[in-house]
Amino acid sequence: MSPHPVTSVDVARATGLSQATVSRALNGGVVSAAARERVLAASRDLGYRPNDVARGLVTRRTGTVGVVVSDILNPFYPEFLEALGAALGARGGRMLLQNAASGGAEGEATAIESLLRQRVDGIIVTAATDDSSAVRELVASGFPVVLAHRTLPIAVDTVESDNAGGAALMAELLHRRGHRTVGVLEGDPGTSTARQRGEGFAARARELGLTVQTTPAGFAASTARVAADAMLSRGERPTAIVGHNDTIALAALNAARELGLRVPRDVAVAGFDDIAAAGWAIVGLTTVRQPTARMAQRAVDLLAGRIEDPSLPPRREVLPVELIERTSTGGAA
Amino acid sequence: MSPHPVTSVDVARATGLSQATVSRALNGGVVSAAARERVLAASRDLGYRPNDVARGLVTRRTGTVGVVVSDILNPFYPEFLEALGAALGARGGRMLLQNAASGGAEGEATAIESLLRQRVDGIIVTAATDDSSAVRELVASGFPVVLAHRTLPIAVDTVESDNAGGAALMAELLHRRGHRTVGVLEGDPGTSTARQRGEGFAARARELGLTVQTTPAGFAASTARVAADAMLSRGERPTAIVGHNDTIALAALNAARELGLRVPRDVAVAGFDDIAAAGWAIVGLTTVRQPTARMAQRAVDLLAGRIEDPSLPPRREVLPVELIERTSTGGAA
DNA sequence: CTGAAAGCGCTAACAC
DNA sequence: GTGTTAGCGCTTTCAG
Repeated sequence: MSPHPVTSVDVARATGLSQATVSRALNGGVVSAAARERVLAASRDLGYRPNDVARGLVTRRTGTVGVVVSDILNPFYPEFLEALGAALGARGGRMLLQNAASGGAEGEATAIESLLRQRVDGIIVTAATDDSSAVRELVASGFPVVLAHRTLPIAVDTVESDNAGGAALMAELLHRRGHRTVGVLEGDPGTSTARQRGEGFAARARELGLTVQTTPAGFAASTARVAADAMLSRGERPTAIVGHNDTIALAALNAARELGLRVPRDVAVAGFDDIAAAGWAIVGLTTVRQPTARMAQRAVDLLAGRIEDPSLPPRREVLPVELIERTSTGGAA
Repeated sequence: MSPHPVTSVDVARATGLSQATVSRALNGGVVSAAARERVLAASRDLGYRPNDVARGLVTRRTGTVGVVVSDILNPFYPEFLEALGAALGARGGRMLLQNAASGGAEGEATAIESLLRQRVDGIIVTAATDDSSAVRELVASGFPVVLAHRTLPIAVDTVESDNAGGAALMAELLHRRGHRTVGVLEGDPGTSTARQRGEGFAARARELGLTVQTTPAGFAASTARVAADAMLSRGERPTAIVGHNDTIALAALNAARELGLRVPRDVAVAGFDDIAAAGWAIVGLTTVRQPTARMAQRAVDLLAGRIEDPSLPPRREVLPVELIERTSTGGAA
């Protein structure tokens, strides 16, 4: 007793029309008003639910886009996905989510392979890394892809934010607040975000005469915590620490707290992204805000355009960021 | 120039075998080792990628399960999804994610409808509400469904945690810490979680002689914040506040901070779920830990069982919780 | 405007 | 073991 074996043939039978006409009626094809009426009524009565799988087989369009994220536990991604889902929904699209982190070994490649077998219409990748050979191959194959949040030095549609610019603003802020030695907890090497934030900061810091100490921390909370502990326990501890994302900065905040250091008095802390927690009163993390929702919206727009016309030249969008100063750098009360 | 028009027919042609044999070779059917060898080689050379859509049409199995969440911005859900993705991945399954919150009007019904058209093999709902008519109908139709985190008073597979028990533990803890008047910021009415946590707490509180003040707060940060502000600004402010989830408790923590109240000295705060932020040193939120990963794992197991044998009687699992005391109730340093 | 017919790419009997 | 033959449920010519 299968729950829903009702097909368009059943509807056709019920209306006395042909199956083809039922299809047309349901998809806005050319049919008499009377016929459409009958089809709609019968569909409702029978509880007919179009089979998108069959539809996808013949149209070669599934209405589904694959989304690859690197670490859904980083609050930045849920915020991105929230906006992405809304943007996609507005276009009648669905989202097949793949969390590369939990994908095991080389999750990314597996994730992409799986999405392709499912015949998604396109893929949005937020997990790109320099050694993402799977992503490179995917792009090279001509399949509709857009890179969001992170980019790669290849010809592909991209939306990212002005990480270097934001980092420069951050350097200026810290300098203005009197810091002369700042520690940088760097994100995963091989990611464009870490590179842009690192270089953008270093460049402006150099101009300002800041001394910069860098340490690899990784974008995840666990690895970041270790790096933060080490940096804060050093003899010549920097007076300010900037993490390459808010998760890292938060780890630094926690490390400082447990080491008995006061923020910002003993050490100032700042991050990137402006996830919700950064704005909490009990956190007050100074950070470079990324226009997350707009980024998601643009990613969907770019992908839609690409799917419609695969011959489009690759587009690269860089969204403006905004420095949000909060208590962790002594900016506000 | 479509990127990947390679079909099993192409592979058949390349090997000189029949298309059916190619299919068998790829799916572990009965074929000679030699044939399998040739098929595998040719598939690799041609870049053949099985079309899961076509496969799904004939097998009536898509290998995809739909997941409906109520609010992906609540960190509990990403944590749940992370585990869900892993559990699903281990079984070779995929996840079609639908965020009911961003689904607009009656997002839930739309979400479910969309999933059904996609012919997912089953659906995991974490967004169930008393007036989720769509969910009730879905269950009534016999379609494989499992409710996780929240439940409904109907015959359906369910995994939830011992919310009432956890709430009782919480009442005991607060009583033990000397509180006699506690405020409860309640989650969305019509959700089993809010009801169980509310009733479990009230029952034990009554036995202990605690005075309980309740106020609707809603599970979202924004609404919770308003309720927390109101409760903390009252004349006879309670000495302890418990939120029906960590997001609410966090809102209370932030409200307290902005009102100049010290936690736990002026007011103790506690929540439910034990999201990652609760454990941060700068937060230290006492909370009832939910076995999120296990819940996800069980949800997948139950769904798999249900899909395999729809005639199974409905099962209901209640997972044990654990009270984690941290600084927000004065328990630790 | 509507029906008949041909597949989309694959699995699953059914013969050989 | 392997090939042949039917479809899965739908869209889309092509006639009429």
